Amino acid sequence: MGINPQDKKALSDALARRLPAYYRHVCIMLAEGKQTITSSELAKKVGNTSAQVRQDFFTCGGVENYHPDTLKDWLSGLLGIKKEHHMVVIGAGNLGRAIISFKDFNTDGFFIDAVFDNNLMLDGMQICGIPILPATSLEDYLSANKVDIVVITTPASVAEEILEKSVKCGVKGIWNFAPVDLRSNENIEVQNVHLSDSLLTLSFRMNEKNNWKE
Amino acid sequence: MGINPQDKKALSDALARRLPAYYRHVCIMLAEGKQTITSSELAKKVGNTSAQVRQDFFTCGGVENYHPDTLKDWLSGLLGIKKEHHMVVIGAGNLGRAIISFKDFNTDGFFIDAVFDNNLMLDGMQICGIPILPATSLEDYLSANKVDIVVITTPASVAEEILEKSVKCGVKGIWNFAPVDLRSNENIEVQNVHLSDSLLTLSFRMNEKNNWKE
DNA sequence: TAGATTGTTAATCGATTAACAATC
DNA sequence: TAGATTGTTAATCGATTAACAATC
Repeated sequence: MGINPQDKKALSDALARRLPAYYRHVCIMLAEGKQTITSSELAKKVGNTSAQVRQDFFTCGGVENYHPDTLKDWLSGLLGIKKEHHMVVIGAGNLGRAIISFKDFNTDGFFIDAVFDNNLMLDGMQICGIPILPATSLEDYLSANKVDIVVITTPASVAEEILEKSVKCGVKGIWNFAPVDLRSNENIEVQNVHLSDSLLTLSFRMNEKNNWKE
Repeated sequence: MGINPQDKKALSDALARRLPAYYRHVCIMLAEGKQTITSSELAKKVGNTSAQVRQDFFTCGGVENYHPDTLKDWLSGLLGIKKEHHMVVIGAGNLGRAIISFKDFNTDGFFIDAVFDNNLMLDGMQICGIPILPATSLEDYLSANKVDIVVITTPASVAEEILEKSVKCGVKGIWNFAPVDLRSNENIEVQNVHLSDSLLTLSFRMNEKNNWKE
């Protein structure tokens, strides 16, 4: 049982995106007091088929049983959220503030410890109780404190530089909102979130549907 | 040339997500004054292969030539951004504010005309020059004004209700940031953006990589 | 012209779906 | 026990990659 260490092939992106949805719905059903969950129930929630749920779970090594607690625990392990993650946010703009204010992260063990901004007027201030530090002190901070994930909400121009500093200081993950495609490498995992791309994808689908009607 | 109207099969999600990235990089290269773009150059930018770029373009009906202007124009048409899109944001919280402050949207013809919030204290105020209106007036507003896209930044509990009102009033797209999986249907296209899912996917990849090293 | 690049078909690869014996 | 559900293998389907003649 469990992922075979020899088998070094990463699981597919499609699956890596479905796992959080499984986890989210299992948590909801657990909170609702459900005693058991079937593959078809879960499939219905996330919008796929029971066969895919079972195949996904099989691919991930299999789970003991389908009790909500067991499922939640097993998915937590897969998602790596049995340990705490410490994060810093780069950029104290609107998006940075929005991310800091997402209280939900804490329940899954994600903690934001500091915010960095190059506007020195903000130095010493706080956002939701998180201190704002000068951008120039980032490297010192990363060297002195254990930071697992760096969240980039800066303009595109400085994103690559922040990535490099992060790697140098042993950070293992980047959650990037700047409109550049940063790449994962052997030292660090990158998750790019391109909000405007997402809006364009929506527009594309709306347009596609509209064209069919003609 | 062009998508055959008879061929009613939607293009794949993978492709629908790559198109905005092609567009983004073409715009950048155009701004940089590049005179021509090859499939391998573009592939390198977006992180795939030249064969895939050519196959994608072929699947989308093909483009006349690879001049940056031609490519940008052609991709604009595909993405449906040759026409303006009028949007309203539901929820004047931090995320709502962040989205309103993204000036970049405007350049692609996306305009935010109003923000709705159920906190009556905010009624009559503005965010970046956009008026805040009471949530109760949403349906009236949607009936009286042409709104193409509704952006949901509310708690999960009210998202479904907003979707239904939007459909009823002829809105064609939903950009949903609430942590519920809203579904597209024949009347409306939904794009779900689950930020915490995205963070969990990052955590999953970090964990996966870490396990291999053991 | 020669070299590079595209458009398009065919081959391969991987993900999803189907099937069904084993288990609950 | 009978009915439903799972775990797992096999079949199918679709997306990516390769190949190469036609074009730039």
